[in-house]
Amino acid sequence: MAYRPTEKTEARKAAMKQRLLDAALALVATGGFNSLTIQALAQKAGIATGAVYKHFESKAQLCAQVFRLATEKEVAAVRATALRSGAPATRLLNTIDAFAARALRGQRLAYALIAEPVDALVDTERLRYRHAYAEIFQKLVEDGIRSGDFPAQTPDVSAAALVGVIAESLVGPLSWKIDGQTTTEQARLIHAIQVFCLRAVALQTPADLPMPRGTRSQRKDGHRQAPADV
Amino acid sequence: MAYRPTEKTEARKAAMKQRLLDAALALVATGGFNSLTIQALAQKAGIATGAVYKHFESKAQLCAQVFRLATEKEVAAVRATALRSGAPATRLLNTIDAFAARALRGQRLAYALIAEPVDALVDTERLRYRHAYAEIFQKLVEDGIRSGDFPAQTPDVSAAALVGVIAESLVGPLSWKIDGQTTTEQARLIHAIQVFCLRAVALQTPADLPMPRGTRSQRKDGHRQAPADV
Amino acid sequence: MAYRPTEKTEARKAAMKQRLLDAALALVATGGFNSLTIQALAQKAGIATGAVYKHFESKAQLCAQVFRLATEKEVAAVRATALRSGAPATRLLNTIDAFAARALRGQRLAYALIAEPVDALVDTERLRYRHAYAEIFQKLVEDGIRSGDFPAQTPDVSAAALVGVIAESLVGPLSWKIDGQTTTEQARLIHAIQVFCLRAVALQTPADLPMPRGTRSQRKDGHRQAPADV
Amino acid sequence: MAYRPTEKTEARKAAMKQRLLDAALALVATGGFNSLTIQALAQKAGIATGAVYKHFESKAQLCAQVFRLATEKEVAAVRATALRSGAPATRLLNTIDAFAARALRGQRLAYALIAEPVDALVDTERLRYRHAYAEIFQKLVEDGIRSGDFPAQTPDVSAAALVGVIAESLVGPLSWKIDGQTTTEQARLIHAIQVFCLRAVALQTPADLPMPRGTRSQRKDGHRQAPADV
DNA sequence: AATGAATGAGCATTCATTCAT
DNA sequence: TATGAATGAATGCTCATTCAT
Repeated sequence: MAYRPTEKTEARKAAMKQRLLDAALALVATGGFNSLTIQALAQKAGIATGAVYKHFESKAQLCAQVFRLATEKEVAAVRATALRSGAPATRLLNTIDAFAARALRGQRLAYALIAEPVDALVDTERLRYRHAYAEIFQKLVEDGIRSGDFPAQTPDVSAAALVGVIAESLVGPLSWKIDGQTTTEQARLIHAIQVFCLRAVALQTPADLPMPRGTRSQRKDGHRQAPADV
Repeated sequence: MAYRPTEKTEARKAAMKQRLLDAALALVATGGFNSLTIQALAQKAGIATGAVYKHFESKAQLCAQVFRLATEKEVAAVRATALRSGAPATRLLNTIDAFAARALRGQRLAYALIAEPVDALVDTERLRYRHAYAEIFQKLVEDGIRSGDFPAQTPDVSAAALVGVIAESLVGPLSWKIDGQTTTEQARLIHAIQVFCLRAVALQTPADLPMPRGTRSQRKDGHRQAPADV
Repeated sequence: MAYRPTEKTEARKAAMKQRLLDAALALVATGGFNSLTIQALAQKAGIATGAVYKHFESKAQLCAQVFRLATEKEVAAVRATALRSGAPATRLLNTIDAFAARALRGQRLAYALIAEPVDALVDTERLRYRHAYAEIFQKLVEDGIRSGDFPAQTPDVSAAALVGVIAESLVGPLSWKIDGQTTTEQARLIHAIQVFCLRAVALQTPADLPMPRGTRSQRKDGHRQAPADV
Repeated sequence: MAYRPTEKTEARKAAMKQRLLDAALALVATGGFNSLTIQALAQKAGIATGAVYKHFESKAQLCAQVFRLATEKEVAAVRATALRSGAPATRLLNTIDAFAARALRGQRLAYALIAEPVDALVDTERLRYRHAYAEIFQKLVEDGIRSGDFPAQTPDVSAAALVGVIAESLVGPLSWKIDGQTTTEQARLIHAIQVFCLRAVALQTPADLPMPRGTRSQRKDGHRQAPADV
């Protein structure tokens, strides 16, 4: 009788692929994509190096799938939160909360995904670099608060946020088509960023805005709730 | 008689180190950190490979210093702008402008510094990942504008900005000490981020804010809206 | 009761072996022996990789049998032509015709059989090498025609033919026992080759030879000269 | 004082390259191009694997250079012989002699160059294949001699020569442009081959042709001279 | 008997680092 | 001191062969 690939076989194959992806994810979370080598992966999964290629066509493809795996679940969860009905402001607050909660778990992996570690020393420098920018903005924000131009806020968070806004807007997907952009288009982009930042930092908060305080009642798990006053 | 390094010798050595750093920077700007090899660097600087090790203990150290060099100039320039006198809001606008202008020049370098490319496929995934988040927020912002809860704004820029705010605040230097953070501290951080975002996106702009012109007009389609001139 | 292979089983096995050989042949014809892998073969034949080893002891043995299969059909066809009755000269002409017709169909396979490609660059060199020899002989032949020592002929074909005569005679099966050959025997071989070549190239064609028409007319430029019809 | 690459260094580098080429040639002569691996080569030459790449850009390039090296000297020597003054027939004989003498030395290498060994078993088959064709022609030639249609000659040599003529003409450099050939062009080629073969095999030798006998006096080394009669 | 997943040695190639000159 | 050839471990990937199912 001819051999028939049983469901069991299929299932085992899928299980092995999952095991490989998990092992790969663990490696990336620990040491970044640089430490994800085929032999290390095979060893961690307890199989031969060649067997890896039964599941992934190439290392590049493996990396991409690892990235996507790590990513997809997060995005889906955040999206689900964003789509729940409610006032836009409330939804925004909840979405940020969901995003943040997930990112804070698995710090190291999030970092590997957002900013690939090249090398421990360079990582240190990268942090220093971002921090240097943050300090500039922190000083600015503090000046504004002191002079009464800006409302009360947490200056270090605002500063980091400003750095994030600008970096993401400029090197993120939005501006990836930048080669083809005219100077006018670039100017428009910068202008929009400026407006965003200025509003975030400089507007006086009116009393009727649904500030995070109101978010609490909607959540089940209860944790990670912020105090009203900053 | 004992040998003492003369000033001339010292100066020459410093000059060579600078030359090496410049060459390294050029390599990174062209092909990312992956293309920075000791032999390529030595050749570009016109010295022997072995001589590189007279100036840097290891490649890791070299990378770190290259990163710092690339970074320091940028930060210094931006800081100078930030410190110029004026109203805080104006200073903020100018600072963002300076930051953006420098980042847009030398795209490649900026990208290498903020998120080192690992592999073309992973890069694609990374963009997809960021874009997926951005889309979530864009939908939210558009909903808010349509319902009248949020003021007119450029939804795609706001969305990217929100992603940047959160990512930077959570995986950036601010939260690097997170291991030692209590749950309360984390909650406080998230709360501050929420406030920042909500203000940027949801507040109605009062007439007296020193906004760039053209931001306030009513738009239906919700897309990229630019001021007449910046 | 003991198991005895039935005729049906035997026949099925033989059929499968044939199918494997055909599939292997197709692979070789398409991409040379390099592209004949057990895995690819099994897939093309629609069986499991392991099953291949029920029919062939090793890959080497498989290759040998593939070669023989490819070869045997060709040889048989040519032999049939050669054995048909008629004047020897006519038979020779017909045999060459049959040989050539088969070789020109299926170029790729013929090449794989006669000179397996190792690598594109080496292939180029191999052609250059053969061409270098051919050029030497072409010059010689042209000189002979010009001086009237040699009859009219197609110099480039004669040249290639001379290279073929010598190469085949010396590295072909004839001389494979060469290790045991005495100097005298070698000398005899070379002498016979010389006679063969000289006759082909230098003799004036008498009128009564059953040559294909059009060969005898005088040409000045010495290049590719064709009969009106073959 | 600055380091200057001395002539000695240069010479050593050239010497090492030569040593590598020699080692590579030895490997190819022993086991064909398949047995020429970078690590085997490095080991044979007594250097590290990486060092090979100081002399050759890639393995493909190395193979090509090995091939050319093996080849160039041979061709040059043969060409020199061909260009010496004399009657064309005499020159042809001498050239064949030179060619043959060189090919018979270094049998194994010559075989590797002309027909790359894929595998020992396939090699055996290849010989069998060529021999099968040779047998066909040998029968033909013998028939012709017996019937008086063909003059006296060495049938096995003639047969091998005929195989060589056809194979070389059809898969050699001459017909490499075959893809673009019209049927007419192919017919012309076949016709030319037929003429060549028929003349070589079927013509009655006139008494005044300078047969190899007369070649002997011109040669210094004296060996490899053939008897007049076959 | 048939299957095809698994094996693991082997390959070409790169590059941080060392050290004789 | 400067040099750059040499090192050799490491990497991604292939494939003949085996063997539990």
